[in-house]
Amino acid sequence: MTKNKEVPVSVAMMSPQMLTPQQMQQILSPPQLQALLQQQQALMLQQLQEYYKKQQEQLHLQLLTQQQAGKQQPKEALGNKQLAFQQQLLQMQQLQQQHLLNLQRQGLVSLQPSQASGPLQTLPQAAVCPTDLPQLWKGEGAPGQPAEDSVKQEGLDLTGTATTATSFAAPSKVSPPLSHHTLPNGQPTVLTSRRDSSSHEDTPGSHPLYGHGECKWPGCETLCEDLGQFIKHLNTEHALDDRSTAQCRVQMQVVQQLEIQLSKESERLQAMMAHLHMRPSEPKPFSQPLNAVPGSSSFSKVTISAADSFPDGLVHPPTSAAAPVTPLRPPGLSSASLHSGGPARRRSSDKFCSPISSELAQNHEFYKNADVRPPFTYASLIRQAILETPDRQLTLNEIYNWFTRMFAYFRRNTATWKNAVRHNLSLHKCFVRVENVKGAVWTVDEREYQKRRPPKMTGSPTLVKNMISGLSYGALNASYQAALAESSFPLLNSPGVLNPGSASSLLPLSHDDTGGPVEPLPSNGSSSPPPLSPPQYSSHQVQVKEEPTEVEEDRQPGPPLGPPNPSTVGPPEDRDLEEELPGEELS
DNA sequence: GTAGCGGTAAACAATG
DNA sequence: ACATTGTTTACCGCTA
Repeated sequence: MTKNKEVPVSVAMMSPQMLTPQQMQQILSPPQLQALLQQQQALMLQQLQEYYKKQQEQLHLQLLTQQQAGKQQPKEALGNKQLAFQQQLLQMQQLQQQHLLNLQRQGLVSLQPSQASGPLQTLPQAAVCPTDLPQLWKGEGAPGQPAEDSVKQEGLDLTGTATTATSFAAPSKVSPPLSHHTLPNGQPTVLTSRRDSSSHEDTPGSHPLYGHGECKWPGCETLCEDLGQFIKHLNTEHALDDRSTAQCRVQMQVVQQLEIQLSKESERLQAMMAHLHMRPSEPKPFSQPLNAVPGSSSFSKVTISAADSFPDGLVHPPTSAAAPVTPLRPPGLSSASLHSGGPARRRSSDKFCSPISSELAQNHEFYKNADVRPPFTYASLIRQAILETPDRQLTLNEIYNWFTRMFAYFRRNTATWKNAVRHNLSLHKCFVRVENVKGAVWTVDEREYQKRRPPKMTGSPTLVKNMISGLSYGALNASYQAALAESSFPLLNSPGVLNPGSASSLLPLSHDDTGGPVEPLPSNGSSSPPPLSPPQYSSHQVQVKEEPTEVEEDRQPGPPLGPPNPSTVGPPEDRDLEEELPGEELS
């Protein structure tokens, strides 16, 4: 509001990722922020789709070429190659559709499967500059063989999809005014009108986040009878607050991860083609969009350092300048696991759940498979791990296992993060070591945890830095999440919320739970800084931890949920299948 | 400039 | 002897 409209625009043109969330929020007013996010997405989408298109064109051309060349070859070999390529193509298409779905889910793209024909011509050439193949793609399309035929159909389908999806991202000049859709919170769309204008509001009676009578906001399935009610719901439940912003950013990250995955697959494709002595086409096309996505070239250095994360011996064509190639190499990163946002749809009842748990729930699959550093501090992760268990206690090893189970990122550099885990366990008073029959387990003292966490919007700079330096830019957005998640932690830390019925996490001392647990429920955690800044903070020696027994007694009696399986100490790896919504089981 | 925070590295001790 | 667990210290980078 305070800024004139130019500022945010220019900011948007820069790389927003370089700004801290605080900065972004300071610079941008809420609607601007939203618009900016949408804009980013639009850009990403645009470029990605160009890339998709080009890849397909190339692929198709190569198929054709190969077919011609293949006349002299044994048919079987040719068939195999074709098969492989078709698979690759399919994979790409799946990726793209995933991507589009994600965007659609976020409401940035209104993608009606039926309206598969749209103007695509206006695509900015800057992002594309194919100049070579498109015509072949169309012209050569004389289906000679069934295999090719199918490929072509797929290709056409895809193009159609891309078309529709792209149509909204028409170049800047257009400035379609169809944003009679003022932002959910009722504020005017400053940026929206000038460019992205996400056409998702074309149809008056619909909203991209509204469908089948329910809210399509990730993780929210609130039923709304009509659009009006939905709009109300949107304004109240999904206004621009930390939580929504964080979710939005998670979504961004998902998208980015998809892109990274795409680039990886493309690279593989290149390698395949290279191996088959087909034209070793330069990998430029995908380096560009990916680089452009973050919005700045300044990421090149970041991505370089990410190189350490692909020892997978894959063909790394010149890494295409700075293509943030594949920091993710989780073995089983199937396309299915990519639409991470989906699995954890829950009712909005537990909206006050911890950001971390909801984040984890919603992006469980994502973090599980993508080699992205989770945007949470070690302490919060440890706490989450512990709180997820029925009896709120874990051995060190189980904590380790939780980390590796939940986050692909923690499947490497084990020495480092394990050390950090131990360090955190020892350092923070909120983690209490309890001597158990079976050995030592770690529990969480919620009150301590509350104490050590002033409701500041600080994020964790170092975390951000490390994510940036240690990973690809895919982790960048995580930093935003980190900040946001951290900032709103006070919300979630309420054991009462997480586990209403039980003494939950080691809270024998009931006195004085005033400020902490129950209170911070006011829908927006950032606004009300609870009075928790006792200087006792500094008096941190570990003596508490040496008093395990009584504490344990207090807590022991109540495995409140009647843990069906005393799995806590059992084979740690076993639990992962049963619970897919970690933090939520208590809701 | 400083304090506080989080991450990382490392040394060390205790334990199994 | 070794690995694991746990504690502690030091340092760095960042933000408020």
